[in-house]
Amino acid sequence: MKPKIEDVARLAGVSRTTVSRVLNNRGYISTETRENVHKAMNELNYFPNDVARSLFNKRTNLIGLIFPTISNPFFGELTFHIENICAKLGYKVLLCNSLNRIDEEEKYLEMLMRNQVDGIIVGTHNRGILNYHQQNLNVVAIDRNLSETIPVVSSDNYAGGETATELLISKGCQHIVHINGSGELETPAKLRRKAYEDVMERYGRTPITYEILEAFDRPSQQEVMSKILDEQPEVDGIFASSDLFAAAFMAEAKKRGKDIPKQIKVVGYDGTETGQILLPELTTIQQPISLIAQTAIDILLKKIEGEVNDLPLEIRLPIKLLKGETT
Amino acid sequence: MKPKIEDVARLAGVSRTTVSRVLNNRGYISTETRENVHKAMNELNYFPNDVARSLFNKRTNLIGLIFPTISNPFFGELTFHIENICAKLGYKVLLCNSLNRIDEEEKYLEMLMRNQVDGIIVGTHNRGILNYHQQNLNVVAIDRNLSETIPVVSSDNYAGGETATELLISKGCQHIVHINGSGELETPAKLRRKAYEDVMERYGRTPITYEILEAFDRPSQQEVMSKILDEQPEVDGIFASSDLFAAAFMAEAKKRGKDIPKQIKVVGYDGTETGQILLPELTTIQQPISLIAQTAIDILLKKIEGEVNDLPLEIRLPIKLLKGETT
DNA sequence: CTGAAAGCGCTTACAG
DNA sequence: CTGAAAGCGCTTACAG
Repeated sequence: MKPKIEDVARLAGVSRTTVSRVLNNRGYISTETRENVHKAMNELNYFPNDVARSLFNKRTNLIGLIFPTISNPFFGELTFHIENICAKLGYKVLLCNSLNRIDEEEKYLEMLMRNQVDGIIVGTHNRGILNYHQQNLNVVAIDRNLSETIPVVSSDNYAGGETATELLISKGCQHIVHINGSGELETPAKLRRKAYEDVMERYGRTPITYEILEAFDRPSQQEVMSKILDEQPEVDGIFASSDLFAAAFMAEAKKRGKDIPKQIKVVGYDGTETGQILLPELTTIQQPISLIAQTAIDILLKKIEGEVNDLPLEIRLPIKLLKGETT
Repeated sequence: MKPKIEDVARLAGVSRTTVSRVLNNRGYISTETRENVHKAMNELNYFPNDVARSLFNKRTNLIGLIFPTISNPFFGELTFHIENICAKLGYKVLLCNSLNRIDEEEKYLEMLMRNQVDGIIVGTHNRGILNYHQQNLNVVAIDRNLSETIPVVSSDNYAGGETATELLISKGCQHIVHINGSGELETPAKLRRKAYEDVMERYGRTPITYEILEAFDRPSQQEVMSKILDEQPEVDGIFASSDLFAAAFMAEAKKRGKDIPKQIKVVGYDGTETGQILLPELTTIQQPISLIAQTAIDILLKKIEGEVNDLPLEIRLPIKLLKGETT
């Protein structure tokens, strides 16, 4: 069996209390005892049991992550950065992919609570659920408005939408269509759409938005792209609210012999590392992914440490236009 | 404070034992008591503390994942599937991105042990480390030979390399170059290279392989691609051991005005969902990612359940050629 | 500088 | 069908 503190104590000829103290570097301990204890720990190849520690400390150093799917490069890279930063700070990451299904999110949330996570970072919607349990739960949202009291970290979606739309207009596009996710989700990403609409109206254009309801289902995605090309034969500009949408549209357009950027110009959103490698020619609005991760963790840790004062409720981080060959 | 079992017991007018029993559905309990207990739990919004449970049960239902980086779509999608399957089976996933740094892996491994994970799925190398602690650790590797006793699940890398190389030859390529990761890693992916070399020799060609040492550093990646084009001016076929490598090469080739596939044909490896969306024109060898995830978990769970008999030590899952426009 | 005792929230033999 | 007691592996006041 795994050695426990008692085994170490016996071998070192001291009490469990003493072993615990050298383990935690707490209280005074003679150098000799300390050395003996360390020797015993090495000999037994002892590792403390963090489950037992957590039970006593009421602290797990566990952060729960609930995202729609880590398969999506944006969430994949976000999760990567979050995990990396957490690891440096001594936190561990429990991963959940809800696929935006409400019932799954509820289950995951309960699971995380049972596991006594110190905090949760959420990238899915479902306003209701969290409120209920919110009691002593430390939560930070990324790009999702969960409730009035939960801080939200996101890229400056409005500026992103504005930049994208203005770029297309400045390039001479006359018939610009926007592709967005489901309008039912209460997300700041709605601001991308709002900005698009505002800019369009400012220029006297009629905004046209297509929604992709099943963002993670490729066939239904293609269907929408195909529909756009059918219904908007004059389309010469696309602002897609994700690079994956942009790519899906481009594939469909190419199938129909459309030349990008000559006939249709395309701007995406996200600007992930993976996107940059696989589709470097795409013009896109880049989100500061690692900064989003860092910011979310900063706020979450403050909440965990009980610094509840003047925590910002909404943080918008700057986006960056990456000019490619699709515009 | 969070309610505990004692609070429920008091409210329901029974003992903690009884509450625990209805919680775990163990032993006989009168319907009446059961209902009372449930009522009390609802009233208090009680959730059992899994940390305490784990301590007693010596079972955490936690699976540790150590991968180089979840940013890479292959590992991202693999992790997604693993997490999904685990969730259905009542397991939770603790995520670690080692970036292939040995010291990080060692730290992560210790962290996972301290947290009493029931098992670990590893997608990084570093043979030595695991052996040492291997004692009561349940480990399954994905695409990495960690030691003689740790089962390895991977795609049929040899068949993949063979298929890719033969395709390029059948398309008339005369000067085929292979791009692989670091040759220092003890991975079954070496078989992709071996297959390439075998096929080349079978056809009387000289195999030429370039290695990318820093797989996660874009500039150094581009450097190698540039070097290939400099040193192999006659190259007309590329077999890259990942889609990201393939894309990086294609970008560099396009910069130099090379036409793909007319002047150079390219075959990648992985065939991730993300890759299919962002770079659908790439011909590639698709790994059965969700099957790899399922298989790894099957084996891991058997190990966890103590079924040590006749566990396969090496499983090769079938690959699939996805024909695109780059060949 | 060190140890005995109590307790973190749960579960499970053992009695009744 | 139900409860009192012991224990999972650790930590921390409290004594000495």
